[in-house]
Amino acid sequence: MKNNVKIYRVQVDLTQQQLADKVGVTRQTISLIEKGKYNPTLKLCLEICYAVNKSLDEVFWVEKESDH
Amino acid sequence: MKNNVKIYRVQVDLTQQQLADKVGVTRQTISLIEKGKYNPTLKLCLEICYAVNKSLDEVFWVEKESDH
DNA sequence: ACAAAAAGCAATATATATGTTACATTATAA
DNA sequence: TTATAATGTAACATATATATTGCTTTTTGT
Repeated sequence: MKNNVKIYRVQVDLTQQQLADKVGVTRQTISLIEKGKYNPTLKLCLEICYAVNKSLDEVFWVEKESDH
Repeated sequence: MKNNVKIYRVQVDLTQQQLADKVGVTRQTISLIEKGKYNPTLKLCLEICYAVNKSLDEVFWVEKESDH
């Protein structure tokens, strides 16, 4: 579950803890999402988008993997 | 949790059951998402987008509600 | 109006996103 | 180097997304 959370979080100069506070989750949750180890809920995705001023597509879109 | 799943599902001429099969969940899950009673995971949102040929922003974006 | 398909919905069960706590590792600044 | 902040990560607990089953209601076509 690749995404651009870290890139945009750094762009707006927030630590994981600060972003977590802004969106109402724990730092661990942000860490795991950035590491691609979580499959976040839509609501949390949207909160993160609002916090970094980006769209869902910019932060979370991934192309469909071609079914090999 | 408003979204445009139903609109785009109908556009590509799929029933809830057919969409559910395509994305690998049950019909009930699709129904509840369309009704706005579920907060789906990102992976499922993406699967739905692939199935209806739309982007995350088109199907699931909602503006931040101004904190009144 | 009738039959069939599609969709709504409720109760219970399961899987997993997220929280909590705690500690380890890495980066940053003095 | 040393102290501190930032980040990684693990174990266990909790909340909730999703499954399962079954039945009801609505929609659609004839």
